[in-house]
Amino acid sequence: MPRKPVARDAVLDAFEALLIEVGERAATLDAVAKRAGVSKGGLLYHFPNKEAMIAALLERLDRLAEVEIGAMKAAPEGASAFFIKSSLWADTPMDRVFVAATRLAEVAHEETRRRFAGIQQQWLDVLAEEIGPDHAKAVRYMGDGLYFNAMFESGHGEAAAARQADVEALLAAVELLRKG
Amino acid sequence: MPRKPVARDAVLDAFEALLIEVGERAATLDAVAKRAGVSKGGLLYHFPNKEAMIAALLERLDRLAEVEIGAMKAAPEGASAFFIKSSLWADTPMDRVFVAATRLAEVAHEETRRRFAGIQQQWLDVLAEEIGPDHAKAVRYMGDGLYFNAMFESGHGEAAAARQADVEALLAAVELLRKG
DNA sequence: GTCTATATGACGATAGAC
DNA sequence: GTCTATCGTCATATAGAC
Repeated sequence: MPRKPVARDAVLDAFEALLIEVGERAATLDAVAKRAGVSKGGLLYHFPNKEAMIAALLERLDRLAEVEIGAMKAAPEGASAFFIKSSLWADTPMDRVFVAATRLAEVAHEETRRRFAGIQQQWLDVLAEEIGPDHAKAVRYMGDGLYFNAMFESGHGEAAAARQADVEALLAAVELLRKG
Repeated sequence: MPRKPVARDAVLDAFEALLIEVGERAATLDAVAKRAGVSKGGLLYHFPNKEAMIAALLERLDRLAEVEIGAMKAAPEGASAFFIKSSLWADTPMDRVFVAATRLAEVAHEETRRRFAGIQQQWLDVLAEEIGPDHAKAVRYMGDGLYFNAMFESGHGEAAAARQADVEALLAAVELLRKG
């Protein structure tokens, strides 16, 4: 039974947090090391280069996305409602990797984009099962829009909370689509 | 009557194009100067520093956004349908500044974010006049989601064109909301 | 107005001590 | 495993010639 590399995870957490809070450009090796409480050399022992750190983050994304898809399929309120609600920033582990990875995708990182496309396709498939392919697109873009806007908020706490009212409006719209 | 500074506009066009095509990180002063066909020194004559270049881009954004709001209000198919359609990448001057500015907002540029919030609020107001405040949010997020996804595509030509089918689905959803 | 040359500072990464 | 020291590269910006 291999034990968890604690320091390695701490570094990855720091990288994730910096991507979320200050963006890709400021998430430098120096900054990550400092936040994780290690030296730059110490960081580079765990990850030989920055690409390796990104790869580890994308693996975390895939792992959590799988869990999320499962939860969406099993959601008692239905996949669409679950999807809309989960598009709100809630500071869950999944939310954190997702937004962190988004910061990388912004910067023209092809591999990250590929992973995203894959995950989004899975979501779309589950939505389509519930409300059909066309309305699934409407729901999908609503959720994406919600995420998109949350991404551009600095703190990710106060402002995102204010979007709660928006979620109610979106859920009502989804209900209309389901009946239509 | 002051004449247009042609070289200055060429530099700004180059900056905009690089932001769209290769992202914020690669839109360096060197790259902009090269693309605009001037030296770095020549560029810095027109814009004393990078912030000045960004400020000029944001002014262009505000100017074109004003035009867009007007077109949206006057649209014969209705504001909502116009909004959804215009959320597709069409390589118009407005699309170009908007996406270019988005690249800056991603990188935690506060001033850019403020401008965005202002423009989006105006759009939301116009939408609300047509279909009410709640459905306006649904439409708004659908459009944002569309834009968000288009932004992450490299070429901005082929893949964005493939989203045309999605627009049809969204327009149908908007119709349902309008009646609901 | 537009250029070349250069100062200054970060970033990613390597080498090697402990 | 984690550190310090350092190198090469590239970015923004300045100085000053033409």
